[in-house]
Amino acid sequence: MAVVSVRDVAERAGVSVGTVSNVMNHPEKVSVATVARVRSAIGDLGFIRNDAARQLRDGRSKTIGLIVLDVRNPFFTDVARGAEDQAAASGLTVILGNSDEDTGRESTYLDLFEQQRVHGVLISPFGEITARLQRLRQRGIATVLVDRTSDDLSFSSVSVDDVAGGRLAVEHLISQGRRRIAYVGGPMEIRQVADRLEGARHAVAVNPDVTLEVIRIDALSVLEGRAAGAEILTRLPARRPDAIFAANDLVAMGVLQALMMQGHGIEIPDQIALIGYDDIDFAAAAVVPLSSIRQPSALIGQTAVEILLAEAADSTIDPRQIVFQPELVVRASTRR
Amino acid sequence: MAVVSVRDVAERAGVSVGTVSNVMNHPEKVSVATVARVRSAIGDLGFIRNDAARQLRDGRSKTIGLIVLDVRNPFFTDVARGAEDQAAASGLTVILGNSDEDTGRESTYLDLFEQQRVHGVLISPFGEITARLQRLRQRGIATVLVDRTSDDLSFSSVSVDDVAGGRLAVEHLISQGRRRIAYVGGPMEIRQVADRLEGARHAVAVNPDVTLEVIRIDALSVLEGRAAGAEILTRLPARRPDAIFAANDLVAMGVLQALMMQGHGIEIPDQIALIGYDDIDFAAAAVVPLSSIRQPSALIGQTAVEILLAEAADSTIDPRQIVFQPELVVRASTRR
DNA sequence: TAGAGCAGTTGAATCGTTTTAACGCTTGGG
DNA sequence: CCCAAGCGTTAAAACGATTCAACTGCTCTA
Repeated sequence: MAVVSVRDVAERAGVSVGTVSNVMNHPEKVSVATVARVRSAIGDLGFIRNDAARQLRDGRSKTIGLIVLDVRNPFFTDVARGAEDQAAASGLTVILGNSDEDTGRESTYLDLFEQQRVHGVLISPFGEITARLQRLRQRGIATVLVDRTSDDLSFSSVSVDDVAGGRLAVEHLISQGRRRIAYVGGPMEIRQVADRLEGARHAVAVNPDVTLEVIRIDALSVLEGRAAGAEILTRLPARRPDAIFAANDLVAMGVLQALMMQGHGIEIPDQIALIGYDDIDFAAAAVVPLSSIRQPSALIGQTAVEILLAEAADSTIDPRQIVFQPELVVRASTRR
Repeated sequence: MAVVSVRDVAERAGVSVGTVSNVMNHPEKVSVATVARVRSAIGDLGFIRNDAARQLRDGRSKTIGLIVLDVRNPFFTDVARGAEDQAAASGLTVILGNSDEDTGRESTYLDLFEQQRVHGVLISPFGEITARLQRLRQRGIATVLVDRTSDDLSFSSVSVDDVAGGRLAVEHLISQGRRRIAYVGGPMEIRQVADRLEGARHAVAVNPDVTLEVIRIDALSVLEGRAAGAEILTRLPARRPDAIFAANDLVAMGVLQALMMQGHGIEIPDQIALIGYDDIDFAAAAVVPLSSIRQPSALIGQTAVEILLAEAADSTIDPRQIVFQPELVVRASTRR
């Protein structure tokens, strides 16, 4: 069982361990001949440096912890992807924790990250944890809030304006001549769900002849969306909405499937227009390509990492609150 | 910047550092009074132990590395979930690497895992890397192959019989009275794609009046599936297959969408039956619920971790090759 | 009452890397 | 000719948790 350390490399190359370390981390300080000799010793022995020892010395790891509310939501995996790319540019890795909207799990991940002395933490917070985060910061671990503006302005945050997104969606439906609009979403405890509805209300408020109905569901899933769609189908045609705004694309896909069930013959968008939220990859590939509200998800992840690294390097830096604007993407499901 | 170490805890509790360590790792060796005193000191100071130091001493980390071919494929995320659950039961964490069927990325992750001195490696291998894995093992890092039987029988492996799965799918279609079957899949370099086709051929071989056509696509995606479906639509009805076996559910979803496009009026399953592979969550929620071949994905991950841990604990143990059998799931898309 | 046995505790050594102060040597300027 | 500066290198001191042999007080037994 050959376990190779810098000591072995040093011996074989006939130098000291410090020099081996310098070859790996500051090659400009070492003569070219020595570099070559050490490098070949490394190759011969198949030396791979021990991260644990490195981190121990360093005080912090080369890892960023990211805690999201739901890994199943493509929005968050896209955020994660953006964060990973940006982190990789600085030689860092991202580890992903899924809180599943559970305070216990969230706390467990924070413990884990603290044990690992991560370089920094990105979190889409669920519970009331500013106190916990403040302690983290005292310990020298930078923190940036993701997809949530902070109540405590001493934390940096990167988020998207969901109220604006809701308004955007409904203004679009109204501009297409729709008058009886239904919002399908829930549970209202999820801030995004509530904010998007609020935005929808803003849009309706300035158009007296437009009505907004709220169809509540229990989760943002395809199945819940289908149930909502099925309920609409049971109504007399005159009582059906002429446009539906779904709280996210998964819900919209469900509604779409229900409405298009063979034998009902509801035409989309002719009889009912449909718009979703998030613009996940699948939206464009749906039976009827889905209009949606796009969030710059990867950019959110990237930006969050940028800010995090800046704060990790210099803790005296001022916190920043960044709010991105969502964007309307029009496809066949709302285009007459 | 309060950085708390076991030294600080020891001082506050009035004991030695060794005792603090024992309280955390072998509390039965310490008197109850001392345990209580140390525990409260830990709480007061908010001590969280440094994983790096722990690992350095230990020689290996409490992490298992998992390398998959494609994180976008729900099959692999399910495998990962199974692995995570099983690992958690032993206090271990899983970190996920995505090789994206790229030798370079695969190798980079192996380096990373070796740097981290992971407890073990689970890998769905892409390139020819048995030599690399053998070195890993020499270094004392156990390895188990996932979703692939090993050429080298000295490695344990956990896989599913894809040939049997292909046969199962096509036998089902034949039993439903189908005679002109099309297999939609590709690229053939992916072993699973080729194996499933081979299984399909077996099923057809014993039924002289059944024909099997192969429609090749460039990737296992929804879009490629739609393209294949669109091609079928351009044919004269008499030249269309009466059943389609898609290499995976994403492809099947695409085919489904293309065939059901409004205005064509192809009835599924009446005119064309359709079966997929993997039984992803979305299959049951499709416009026409999709028949599929289910693989025990979470179980694969669980089993792989079990074997891995056994080998990590005792390297003299005999390697095991485990092959699971897939299962037919019949839904509306093939039921007349 | 000496000695064994035991539970509880200690302190030093250890893991592998990085960093820093110090070293010897050469070179160029004054 | 001396000194300062620079270069390449080294040895030793960290980092923080764990372990293990050694040690302390005890009690129990012969």
